[in-house]
Amino acid sequence: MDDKEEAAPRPERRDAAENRQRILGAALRLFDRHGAGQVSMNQIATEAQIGPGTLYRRYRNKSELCLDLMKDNIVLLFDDIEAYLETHRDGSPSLRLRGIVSLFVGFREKKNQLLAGVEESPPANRTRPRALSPLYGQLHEILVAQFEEMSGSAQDNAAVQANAVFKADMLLVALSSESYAAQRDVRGLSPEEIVEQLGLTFFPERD
Amino acid sequence: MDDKEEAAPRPERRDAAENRQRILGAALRLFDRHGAGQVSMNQIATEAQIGPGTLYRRYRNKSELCLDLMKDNIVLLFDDIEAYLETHRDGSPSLRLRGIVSLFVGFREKKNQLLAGVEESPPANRTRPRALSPLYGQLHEILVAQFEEMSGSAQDNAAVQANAVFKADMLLVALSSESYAAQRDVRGLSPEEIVEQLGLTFFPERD
DNA sequence: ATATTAACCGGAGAACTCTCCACTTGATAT
DNA sequence: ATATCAAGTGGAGAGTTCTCCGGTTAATAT
Repeated sequence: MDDKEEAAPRPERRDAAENRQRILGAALRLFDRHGAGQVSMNQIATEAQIGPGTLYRRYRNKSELCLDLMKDNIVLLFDDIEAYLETHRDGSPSLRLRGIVSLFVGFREKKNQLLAGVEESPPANRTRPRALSPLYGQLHEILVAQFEEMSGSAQDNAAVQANAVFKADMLLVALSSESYAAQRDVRGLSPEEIVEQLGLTFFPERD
Repeated sequence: MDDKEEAAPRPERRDAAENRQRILGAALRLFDRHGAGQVSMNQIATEAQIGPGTLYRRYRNKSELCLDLMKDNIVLLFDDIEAYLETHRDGSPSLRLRGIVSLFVGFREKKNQLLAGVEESPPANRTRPRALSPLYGQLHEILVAQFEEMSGSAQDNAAVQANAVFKADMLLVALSSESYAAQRDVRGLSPEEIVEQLGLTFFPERD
């Protein structure tokens, strides 16, 4: 997971690296100007002055491009989460869950455009159900651990584990762009209110 | 909502009505053979022997077409739900919620293809966040009522109402095609297990 | 019967996503 | 230096969604 540059079998050809920069730059510029949702792969290719084929060689779709654009911020998010878990290791699981959710909502508020870009993807190509996408997959593990701990001492019970997995899944769909945007735009909730409601719904236990 | 034929200001031109039948027939045939997700509007138009423009004149997108194809079944679903609510009017709200969810899951299992077709829709055209689509909108109302009743006597409390709305929203995203399919295909849960888990997650109160 | 006209039809075409593949080029070995 | 060849490039093109609009036609009024 930590192979960024150098030490790889075939580092990357110079022209390829240059194109990658061009793509990233163009995408950033266009996303910034028109919003991630409105920008097409075509536009990005044109702006980067490369052919569509070249763009698709590197990023199978806009999702992957957006993900690459956020990579650093995602790492930061998980650092924050781990720090929070460390700090509150003696707190209740629901306290920790609230913290995680709050951190994620903060992240979403910053990178909403790109996050939505990551999640949107033509129904056909959907390789894996995004529950397994890197970001959500990693988050899922963390959430499951909290839910399991919340179930008291019977953590090795299969039913308890299954329910923890399920709850984590549900919390993640609740945090998906689609659902989150609906709460903001249709229901008119503030980020803080959303965090509050999620807590009431998924881990109402008192601290 | 109950204007099917006759009594409308402009009934519908004869040729238009004929085309509608052709479209419905073609769609049904193709969906049945290749699955709703794989069939394009183009194919439907070709199969129905009409131009693409004619197809789009009637149905803005595949969503609407699928919805029209399910209209009757949706009415039946709500009839079932109302009957269930009537029968169990003295039961606990969580019992009723379980019943509703179970009924809906049964519906989904039958009409999964079409339901997915209704929900999938290109990100751009998304008129309203599907939380307001007829099917989900109506379901939402019913769910809210149950959640409110579940909160005991303080049903006029604004916070209680807000939370009921939120929980209903969350339950509905949990029942969306995307989430449901993931539980079935990725997690390998049976419909019954999904109903069970939804109960544990969203209304764990004992009956 | 005839005229009127709103509804309807169909196909061209703009935009897109994504694939394929003939061609080019940079990195490596000799 | 030169040959080699995988990696990289770009654009044609297949297949979609959806819009526009000139021409057509069925229902209604006269």
